[in-house]
Amino acid sequence: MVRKPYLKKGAWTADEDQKLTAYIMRYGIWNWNQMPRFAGLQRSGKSCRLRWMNYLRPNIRRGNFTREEEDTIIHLQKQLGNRWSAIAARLPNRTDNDIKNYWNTRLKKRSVILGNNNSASATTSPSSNTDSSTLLNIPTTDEFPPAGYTTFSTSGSNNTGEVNENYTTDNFVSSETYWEILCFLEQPLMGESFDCESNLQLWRSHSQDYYYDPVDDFWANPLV
DNA sequence: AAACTTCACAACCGCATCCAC
DNA sequence: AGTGGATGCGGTTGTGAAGTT
Repeated sequence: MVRKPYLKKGAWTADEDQKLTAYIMRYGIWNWNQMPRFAGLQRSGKSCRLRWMNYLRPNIRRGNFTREEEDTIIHLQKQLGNRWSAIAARLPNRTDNDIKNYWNTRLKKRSVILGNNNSASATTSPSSNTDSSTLLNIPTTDEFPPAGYTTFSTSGSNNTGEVNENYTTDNFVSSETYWEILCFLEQPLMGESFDCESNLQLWRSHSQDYYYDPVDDFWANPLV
């Protein structure tokens, strides 16, 4: 009787990543089940494939989904259901696993809220667009600097439509915050207890959470 | 400071599909 | 047409980090 070789499970080490990447760079992908043995890895072919496809493969974009990408995911999920690979095919350099995770942890809840909102508004506006980007004209840092930026004032008194020459990221919120604000604005007003000032603080406190992901830069120049 | 909870994401598992024989 | 191996897909789980009490 032949004993099955021990197959490691769990998180990948940097050494394993390096071995798999080096092997594929040199010999390419020919047979996932055989490759681990030749690459000196005690992993199943399935595990290697997953690691490569979702993490090691060059040009993968990870994290920092833009609002456009979020909109696309929500729209396609409505259209196609949970066909993550089909959705990933429409989002360049995104993996199905990443999209699935992002949906399950963040977008699902929002989609429910939007779905409710849209179904409610559908009674008054049958032709309402399901694209969430049209629901609220709040600029986000994902689209900074925007084309033809028009001023947006949290005081609500200065939405002039004129081009603002002095815009900075201070005028923008992250896509995450955009959704927080959107969800907040979709809640009914609560009479006397409605606290305008504290919610204005929410808006202001998030106005500088723009950040940069060095991982994107790394994959822009893979293996340099 | 410690305990507890929530969140985000990497990875696993089982099933479906494809394809060569 | 049937079979078995390889691959792909989507649901789910495990775990570390971050946040809260």
